[in-house]
Amino acid sequence: MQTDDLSAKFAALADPTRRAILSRLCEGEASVNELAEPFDMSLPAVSKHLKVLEMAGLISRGREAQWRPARLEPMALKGVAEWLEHYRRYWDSSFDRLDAYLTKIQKGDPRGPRN
Amino acid sequence: MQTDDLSAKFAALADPTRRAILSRLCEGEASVNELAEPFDMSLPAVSKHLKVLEMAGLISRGREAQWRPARLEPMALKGVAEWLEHYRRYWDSSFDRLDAYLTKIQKGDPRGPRN
DNA sequence: GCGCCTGTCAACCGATCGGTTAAATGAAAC
DNA sequence: GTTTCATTTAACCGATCGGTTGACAGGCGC
Repeated sequence: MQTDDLSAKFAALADPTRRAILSRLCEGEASVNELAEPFDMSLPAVSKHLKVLEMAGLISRGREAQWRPARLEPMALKGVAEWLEHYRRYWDSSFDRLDAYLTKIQKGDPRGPRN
Repeated sequence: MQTDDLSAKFAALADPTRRAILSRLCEGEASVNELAEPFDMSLPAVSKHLKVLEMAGLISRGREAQWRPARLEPMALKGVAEWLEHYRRYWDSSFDRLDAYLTKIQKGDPRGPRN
């Protein structure tokens, strides 16, 4: 199992079904049955996807009678965005400036992002 | 194999070794041996990681005599950032506002992000 | 040419992944 | 208490993943 928080989040996002579930949860809480409805997939499969998302902290789950509604936990995504932000300057600068930077860099001033 | 572009990128990023390689490449091009040096891992393993990153479009590779230097391809990360950006408003708003939004949403105006 | 250095390919390995079906759990409804 | 609905667990499956070792290929120095 991967204990690394960032890895768990990226891995959770690396599946289109799970991303679709997140997208659906933007409209509000939803039960497992509701979440499963658009997919050609058994309920246990969806349940597993929800567990992956929950383990990654991307969603949380409630308890309402026999329902276990899932809800978006957006702060987890913020962590991912912050990691990405380190690289923004590499694509924000024009291609030419990037090339200049990459070739110039040979002597000192690396200051790359932390992994 | 997963053909989905976004999935390939997230999957590539879901490994700490590969993220460390990307981080290293921020300091400029590097050969496979240079990239492998910090890791307790065989060269073919690193070569495989590079192939995953290349297939995801996150790096590109040159050809200089017997070296195959790898270089960061930051525009690929921009695509990931744009996907994430859809969710920014969910973590940018305060917790209370989010809760209000999620409960209010029951009637209309979903406008969630596209998967 | 020969050897050396760099890198990849091929085959294998155990672990994890994404899915299945069948059975078990929990709470509500009757 | 039995049924019914919502969900999870367990066991299994084939495919992929992340790593290994060993053989192979390309380009340079001598």
